[in-house]
Amino acid sequence: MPELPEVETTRRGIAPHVEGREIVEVIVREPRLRVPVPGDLVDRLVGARLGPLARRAKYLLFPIAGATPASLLWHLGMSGSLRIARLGELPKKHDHLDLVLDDGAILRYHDPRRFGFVDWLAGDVELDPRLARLGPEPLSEAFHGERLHRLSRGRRLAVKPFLMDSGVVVGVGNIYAAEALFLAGIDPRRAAGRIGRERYARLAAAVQEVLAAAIAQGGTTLRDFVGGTGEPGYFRQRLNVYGRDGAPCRRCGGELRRVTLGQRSSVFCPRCQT
DNA sequence: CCGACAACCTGTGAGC
DNA sequence: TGCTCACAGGTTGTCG
Repeated sequence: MPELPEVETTRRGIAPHVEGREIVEVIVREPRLRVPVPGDLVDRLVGARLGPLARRAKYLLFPIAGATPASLLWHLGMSGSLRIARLGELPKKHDHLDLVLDDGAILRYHDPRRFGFVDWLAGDVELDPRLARLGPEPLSEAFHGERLHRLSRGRRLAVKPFLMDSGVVVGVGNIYAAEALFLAGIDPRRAAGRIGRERYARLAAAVQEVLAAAIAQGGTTLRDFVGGTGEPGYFRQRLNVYGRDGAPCRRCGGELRRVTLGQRSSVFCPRCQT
């Protein structure tokens, strides 16, 4: 259920424990993830050393130290989480995979819905088809209102699913799309092509603001998300609209409403968002 | 190319 | 306590 802030929180939490470490054992308890765990993954990983942990969109990238470039590509799907466990800590239900490190720490993957996956990625990361067509990082200079304006011309799609399109900008999922549209005062049902430059500038700024704030709070824990150190995120109490359907708007006091857009539930304030 | 929709899978909370 | 239904943080593929 991780969106960008939760993946980034995970990266920051586990990085100090995995970087520079050698993998001494790999335990696969359940290989049936969204992409089945490759049969040769264990052999490839045992004895490998991990480089600096990176993130692209909602993917975590674990570079494998060595002459030929290779990485572990890890996606947490809807319900996945990675955390550091101590040697001897018993796995719980849905703890599908362990990387045992040379200092005794364990990188443990938990994922009830199994929408996430781990895959071996040989060669240049940016050439992988899963990453090649991704839009810019929302917190980079390449993301701005002008891009949203340009890509949306002629589109009748509602602005919320437009904003969640990974070719437009990465990392903005259902929670933060709803929150950014609230901050920008834009109705999530509005056709993307019928929003002007000025409002898109505000929307881009709102996306950056909400993502940065969520990262600072360690992400949003709705149910079971925990960062790499096992701590929940504290952004939930700052949510203005997500999950608050029927509750009063924090800005105008009016009743928040829920609609479905692009098969995702979308809460907004009919008075503040036009 | 665009947009709508189904699918992948398990858990939880609401309502009866 | 138990059943059934709707719904949940993401992504990919198909179809018109």
